[in-house]
Amino acid sequence: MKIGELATRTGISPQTIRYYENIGVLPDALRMPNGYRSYDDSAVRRLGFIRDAQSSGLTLTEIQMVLEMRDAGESTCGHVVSMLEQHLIEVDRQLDELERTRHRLGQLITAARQMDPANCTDPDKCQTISAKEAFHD
Amino acid sequence: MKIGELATRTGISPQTIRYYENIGVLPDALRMPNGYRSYDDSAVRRLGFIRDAQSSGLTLTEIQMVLEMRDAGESTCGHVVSMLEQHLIEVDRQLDELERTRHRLGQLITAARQMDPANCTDPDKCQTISAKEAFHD
DNA sequence: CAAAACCTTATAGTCGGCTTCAGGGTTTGA
DNA sequence: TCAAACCCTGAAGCCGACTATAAGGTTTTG
Ligand SMILES: [Zn+2]
Ligand SMILES: [Zn+2]
Ligand SMILES: [Zn+2]
Ligand SMILES: [Zn+2]
Repeated sequence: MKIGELATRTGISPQTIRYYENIGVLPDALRMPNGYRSYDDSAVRRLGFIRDAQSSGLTLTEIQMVLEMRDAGESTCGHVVSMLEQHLIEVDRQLDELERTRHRLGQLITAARQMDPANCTDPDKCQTISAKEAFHD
Repeated sequence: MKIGELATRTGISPQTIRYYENIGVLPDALRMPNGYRSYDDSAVRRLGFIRDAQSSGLTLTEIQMVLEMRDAGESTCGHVVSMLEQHLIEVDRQLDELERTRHRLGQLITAARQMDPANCTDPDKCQTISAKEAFHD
């Protein structure tokens, strides 16, 4: 199949597919006599894996490492599992950070709501903005 | 004070302070006769606010909107509160997405651990990698 | 009095994951 | 038959928040 069909079957644009080939996440495609890229079903599966792996937060670089190991015929199980575990730690750290952020934001909003807008006539001292203490637990 | 002292007092590098001035988050600094930027304590407070607002996940663009309203002498309370609320919605969406990501990743790891590496001798079919079903609840 | 340490500007590079553009060639269908 | 729709390449642009580099001028310190 040509790149356009692969694109419609996977929901990934032709440009993106060529980009994946450029950075090595997809192997160099076979070519038809006219130079057009030619794909079979394995490309569909590989793109599906890439999308799934991305939805677990893996970067293209991480995905590429896995796929390169596989392409090299190595037993990837151990490496893959430890990479996934490493990535889980990253994701947990992001979650932690985002939850702290959410907490601070909630406090700021609460503090802002409790203020009396009537008291906020001095443009140099908007209470909402100056509610610095809301940032510091 | 000169930019270097402002930098040490706020923990924000001189380059970053100039960058903030460039994009308009800091007002154009006063200049000394030799062309050096000259700051007073209000710059320290403003940078402190920027850092605090960033730690609640506000972008510099959002922060700039607030500061511009304030600089224009508008009563910012209402706008600020609604912007903060809007931003809280964004953060909640990010949290949701990240939690789903974490869930998928956990499932993938569980599935990968349960596999018998002895069964993974065919390099074209690494079980860990092919555990696509782990991605789909 | 010279070197280190500071200050200035403008421009370019970084990260990741694309998207868009410019300027072609090929295939398909009315 | 000829225009639309597809394909190709390489390079550049985009987002955000910086960071770095180049090529100067000024001030402080020993
Ligand atoms: Zn990772
Ligand atoms: Zn106010
Ligand atoms: Zn926001
Ligand atoms: Zn395996």
